[in-house]
Amino acid sequence: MNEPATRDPDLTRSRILDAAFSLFVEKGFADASMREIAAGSGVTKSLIHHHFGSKEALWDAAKEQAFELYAERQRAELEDPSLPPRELLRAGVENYFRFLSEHPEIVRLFAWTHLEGDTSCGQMDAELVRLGAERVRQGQEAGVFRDDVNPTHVVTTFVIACTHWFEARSHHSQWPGIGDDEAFLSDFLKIFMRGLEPTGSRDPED
Amino acid sequence: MNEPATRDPDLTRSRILDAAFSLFVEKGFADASMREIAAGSGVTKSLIHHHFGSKEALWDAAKEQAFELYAERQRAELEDPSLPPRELLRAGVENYFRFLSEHPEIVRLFAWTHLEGDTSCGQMDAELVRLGAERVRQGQEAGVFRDDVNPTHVVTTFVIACTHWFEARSHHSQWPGIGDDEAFLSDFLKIFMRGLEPTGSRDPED
DNA sequence: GCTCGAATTGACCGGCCGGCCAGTTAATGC
DNA sequence: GCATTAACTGGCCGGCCGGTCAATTCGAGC
Repeated sequence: MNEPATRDPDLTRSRILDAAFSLFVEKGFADASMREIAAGSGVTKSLIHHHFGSKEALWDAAKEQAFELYAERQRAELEDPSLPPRELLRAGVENYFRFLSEHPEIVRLFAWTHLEGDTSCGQMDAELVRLGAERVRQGQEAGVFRDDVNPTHVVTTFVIACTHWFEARSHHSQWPGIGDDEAFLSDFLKIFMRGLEPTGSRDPED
Repeated sequence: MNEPATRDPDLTRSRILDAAFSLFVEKGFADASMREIAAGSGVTKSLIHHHFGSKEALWDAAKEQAFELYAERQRAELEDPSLPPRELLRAGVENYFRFLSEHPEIVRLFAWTHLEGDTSCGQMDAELVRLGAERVRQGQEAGVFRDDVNPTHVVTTFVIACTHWFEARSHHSQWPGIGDDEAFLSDFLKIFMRGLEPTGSRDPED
């Protein structure tokens, strides 16, 4: 098989990290036990302590790895160079929505860290948000977005809507008349994109 | 003091329920212990089992009580009779936002139940959402809201945005340029209300 | 005033928890 | 080939976990 001859500390480390991540994400920090993680990674409990020191340190390491993967992927999707602002924003929303849809473990990771009051995740994607907000601001200057809203709040609005859509799926999936992922995304985009159109042609109210 | 003469099972029950709720909401089901709850309610651990049977049953009872309080309050705020649809919706968003702001324990309760995959909360407020969606539909018929979006998705959009704003506060509070509660609510309402205006006067795109 | 059931207590159970430690095994550098 | 270091193991520790149980204390109905 693909078994390493005898020892491979790096592989061992990553096996532990993977098993730990999926268990922590599934059951939460308190309810996941070192014994389960050991069993899940085919390794002794003592060895986990050897590599990571403590349960907390292991959780931190698992979070950090997941965050890095997340930030890397999101950064890659932001690179899109020369689309006009509206299409860029629409694509950003769709990309983020689909990313979460394909990575439920990231959604749960965020949920756990929010309950913990963890701040490392906020620092991690602050740069991404800054970049997105900057693009919105450019759109405002170009006159394609209304300029009476904080660009960061524009990004925040779609990020929290998409995130919570998946986080609270078990909750609102039971609401009468609610549609599937694509139907909601479509309706959300309609409201969101229209809501950002510049002031002027319609009655000013806000 | 206000100590009951000697025994008062109802009061005891509610004391246990209150202590359990705040501990569960703070630390989560797995990390809150019956011993802590006993200490927090000034009661023996055995007595909790006498009244509730098990830790799971206690958690269920605590959730149910909180849900009832939540649904009752939200129902009361929906009663507003005769406002025009736009003002009604705007008031609904503001009320919900402020309610969450004043009840962080409800926000955490939702977060825990979402991670558990709990479905009882969705059933609980399904009727509220149905009522809200019905009002939106009436606004669509009256021509004050665009009619090419699912009314339930309109309600869902503002509910999940408000909920996640508070749920993920520790996360996005670190984002550069982000404002406080009122600033975000104001910007969100601008985008949301404008996004719902009827089609026609502007370029149709979606 | 007695009785019967519910409220309440404290001691106790087996089991799992995270962590530690002494010992063994394998790779690495000389 | 031999010493040194790191990877890795199994067993053990004290402590906390949820739950049980027999024993008490009280209150309500007769």
